[in-house]
Amino acid sequence: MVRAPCCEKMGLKRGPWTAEEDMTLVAHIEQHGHSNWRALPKQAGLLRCGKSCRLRWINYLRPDIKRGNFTSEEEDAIIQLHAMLGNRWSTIAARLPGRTDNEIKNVWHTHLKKRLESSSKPSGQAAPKRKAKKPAVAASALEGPTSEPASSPGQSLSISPEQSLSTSSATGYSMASSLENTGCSYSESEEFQIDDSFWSETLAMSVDSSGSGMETGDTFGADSVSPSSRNNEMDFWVTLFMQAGDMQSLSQI
DNA sequence: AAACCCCTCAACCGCTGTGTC
DNA sequence: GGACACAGCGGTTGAGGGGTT
Repeated sequence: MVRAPCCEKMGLKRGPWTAEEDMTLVAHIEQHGHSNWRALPKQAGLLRCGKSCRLRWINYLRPDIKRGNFTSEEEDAIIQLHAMLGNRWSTIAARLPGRTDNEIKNVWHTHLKKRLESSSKPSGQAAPKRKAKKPAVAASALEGPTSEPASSPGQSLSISPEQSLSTSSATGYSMASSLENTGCSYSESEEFQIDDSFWSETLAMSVDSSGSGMETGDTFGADSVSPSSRNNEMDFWVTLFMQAGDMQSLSQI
């Protein structure tokens, strides 16, 4: 199937968004919602493709976007979630309220990846120096709900203490180490090697833990996964690994 | 002060997944 | 079941700006 390229039509604007465009998009979405991204720019009178509008809204204009530097807590969470999930930025973003997948992806590639690489080197080289984050250009142009302080007091990581995701480790990758303790070996290639005892113990525990809301039969047996269950499935894996970490720590007592 | 280098991040591109007919 | 339309995701790019020489 040959797809029509995005913004194929001549005259569709590309590049950075202006404050006027932002306001038009926000006003239209607040009034009509965004049930149909493809039709939205036409309805709103924007010379943009729907894809561009969606990206702008998701990554920048959404009222619940948290702007500003990532806290060390958030960075640790990203590192640990990335160790578990890989480059599933949207899944990681879902666990960091107010943060977008694009933002997390950028932070990973610019800061966290380098930090991990440098910390993994035996010579113990210092992490690359970081410059102060420059102010967002368009954000300053659009004053309003999006220009929220970096760390709003009401917001917190969606990772609860019950999920045993330690954010106290400043060095990161504590989850990776806990995975190693449970029979999984974590390598740079992000491949988990899991022995049979791990699965038997962990799955047995998953069945026992009725509060987790996981249905192992659906997850492992179904050939097709419905869209609504995709997040649940990912939650399952996250919880599974976390429980595995808990299990190991319990066995050490 | 100017030139260059490097970093950041908004935005784009191409692909995949899902729903509908 | 196939074709199509659309939404969403992840990889990549490049402009802009700050830091360094």
